[in-house]
Amino acid sequence: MTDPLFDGLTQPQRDAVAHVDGPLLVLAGPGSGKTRVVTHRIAHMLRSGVYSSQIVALTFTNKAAEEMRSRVERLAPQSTVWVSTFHRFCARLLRHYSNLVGLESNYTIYDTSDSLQILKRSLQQQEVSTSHATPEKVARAISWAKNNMILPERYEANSANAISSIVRDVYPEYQRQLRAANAVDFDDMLMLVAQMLQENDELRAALDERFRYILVDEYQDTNLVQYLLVRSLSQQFPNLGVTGDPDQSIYGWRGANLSNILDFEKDFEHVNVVRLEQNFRSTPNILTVADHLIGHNKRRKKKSLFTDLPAGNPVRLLTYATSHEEAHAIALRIASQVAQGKRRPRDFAIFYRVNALSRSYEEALRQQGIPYMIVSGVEFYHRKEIKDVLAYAMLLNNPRDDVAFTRVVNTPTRGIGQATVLKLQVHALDNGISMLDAAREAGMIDSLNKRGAVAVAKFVALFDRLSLKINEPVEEILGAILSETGYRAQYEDSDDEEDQSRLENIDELLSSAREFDIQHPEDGTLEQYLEDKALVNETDEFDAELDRVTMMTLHAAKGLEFPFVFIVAVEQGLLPHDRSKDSEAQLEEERRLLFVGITRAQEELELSTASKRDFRGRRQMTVPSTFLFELPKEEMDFQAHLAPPPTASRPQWDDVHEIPEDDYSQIGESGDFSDQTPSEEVPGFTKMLMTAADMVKGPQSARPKSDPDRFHQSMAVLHPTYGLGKIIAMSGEGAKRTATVKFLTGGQDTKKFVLAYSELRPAATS
DNA sequence: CGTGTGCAAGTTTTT
DNA sequence: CTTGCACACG
Repeated sequence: MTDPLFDGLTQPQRDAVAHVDGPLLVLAGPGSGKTRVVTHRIAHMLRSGVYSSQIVALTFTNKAAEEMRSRVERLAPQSTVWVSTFHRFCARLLRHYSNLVGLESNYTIYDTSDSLQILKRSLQQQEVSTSHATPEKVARAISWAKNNMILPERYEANSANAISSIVRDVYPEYQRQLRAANAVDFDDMLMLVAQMLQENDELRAALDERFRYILVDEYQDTNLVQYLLVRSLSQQFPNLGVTGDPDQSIYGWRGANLSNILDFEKDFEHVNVVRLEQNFRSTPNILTVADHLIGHNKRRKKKSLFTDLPAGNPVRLLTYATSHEEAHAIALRIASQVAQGKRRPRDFAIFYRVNALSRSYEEALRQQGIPYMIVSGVEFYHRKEIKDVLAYAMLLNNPRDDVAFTRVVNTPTRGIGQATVLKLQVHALDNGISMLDAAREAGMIDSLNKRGAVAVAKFVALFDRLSLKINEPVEEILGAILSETGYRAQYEDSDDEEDQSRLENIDELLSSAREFDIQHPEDGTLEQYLEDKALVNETDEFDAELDRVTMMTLHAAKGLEFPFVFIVAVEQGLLPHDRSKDSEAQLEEERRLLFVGITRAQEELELSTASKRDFRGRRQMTVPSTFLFELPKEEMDFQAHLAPPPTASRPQWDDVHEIPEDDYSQIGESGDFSDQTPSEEVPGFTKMLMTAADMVKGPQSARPKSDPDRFHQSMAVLHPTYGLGKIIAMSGEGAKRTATVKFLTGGQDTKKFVLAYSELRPAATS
């Protein structure tokens, strides 16, 4: 008989898919078809009579959630299984039960930089000496505490740790200020829900019953709070199915606790343990190398990886004289393969330990005219202009949000300086009110001079005017913000290149808002939009469809696969990283990081080092990573490229041999790319940080200037009756697309037009 | 109050 | 080499 849920699966895979009730631990090696197993299992559970409303699948990333959701949908089209990230799951519970933890349901989610502002303020307030502790370090310590479910009042200082006494003093104040602003940080979302479940057993039991079947992906990356969360929801109904791989745990530094997965069998009774050890991704050559490396870790569950795939080329280890040559050779190698039609740019990936290394590879690729993309980098929603605009929206949604207030009150500059802001802050604190409310009383604050009070009053008036829009579509709200505050104007008047790119980013933000409005015709509230933005990261939008070489950190590479992988700068200090040398545990994590990188490769893998590396503006001698000595050299291809390392004292490999240049010599004559001049006109040549909008649209249309309709935000328009005006906001889609226009003659009044029917037309401006 | 310059520091970063 | 932030000036 054939059964689409089980056909073509291996026996262990079937065992996992067939599991319905009780705890399940799937130890899934890299490339072992884990997602397939999980999705098939969900489909099988549904088929066995489990209601989809009783299932919730939790992931770490939006990307993983998206992937799982779409695959479940394909297998079980009618189902409404809730697939969500941990944070989104908690966000939703928090909205519902906000009053239980001292929040209002319109609470704000602060990202790391927002929370850092609060923390800095708290540090000042408590007058803590921060001589040896940067706010970032304190923030990490607080985050650690929250991840370990240590509430502010329960935190105890450790005398051996200087930071911990600072934390003890400032953590409660930090938390108090967050609550005062009706805001949470990322860690709060999880911690507050866990706390809620802990303190309210009735609620816990109800939710346990509601979510009878819980699935957790990447269980090796869970921290204590996440552990408590899923555990407390698996008491009466211990149908907890987790998948993960201890060898791919690379987020220990963020509080991930390897014990969660290693001790799963102790935590639950009658655990069904399934090992997925067969790899469907990589050649045996690559797999052997990965296996040897990870075998040096002590804290793990032994797995024996194997594959039926045919043998491929040996894994190569190349030593270059300089980092420059390394980059150049990699670029040539890619160019050659592409030129010969063997591979396409998208088949290649370059992984490095730190983002700062990306530059030289980038330059080399550009030189060869190879299209590439850097995943990560400066995140779209963290860019100043985006944060500024969203801060206005956040303040509209939650007027108690002091961080947003502080950010926008003088952006663009309107004569409200630091001193004035500080006075508002003090007044707010003294009276237990928000800064916005303090601003409303500006006239009554004695310390404020007249000029400051007037400026603040004008800002409040501006804010109140914007508030009237709060129930409009999001695009319109943002549009109004951009024009009413003069935010767009400040960049429009500039011919600075950077300002122009800011404008482009703002336009992308508008189109994302427009997309949101279209997708949420009913529930498209500003609150929902802001939650979306807070919980989305643009690397989630990584798009393998684009035909470009991918460059990313090893961390970002998890979960992906590429036919041809380069792992560069495998050198002491970088991999393992300098800061990871304190403990064995950290060293093992670094090793896992390399393991993750290696196991991304499907067919070809090249590890490389350079004897001299240009980094941070200086050239330094390097030492090859100790990890390289843990690889099975008899199965690999060791090649010292060009000059041998100049120092005799450094570690040597027995069988290093020089290779001739001819491997690369034919490149450049006939290459598709070599005769093209890198230029702006050819898409993909320029440095490219992917943004969400780019990813969706593809590189050619990254600039929204080819908007199908002739109208856009802030455009000058002419109307036969009202005369000359300016579009201050737009919303709607297709035939219903409308523009809000402010006319020269109309004062503050605006008029709305449905573009398809109106007599509005673009005014020629020069 | 706003802006410019000098200086120190610089993993990784699912949300 | 970058980038963020502190401080000094106009």
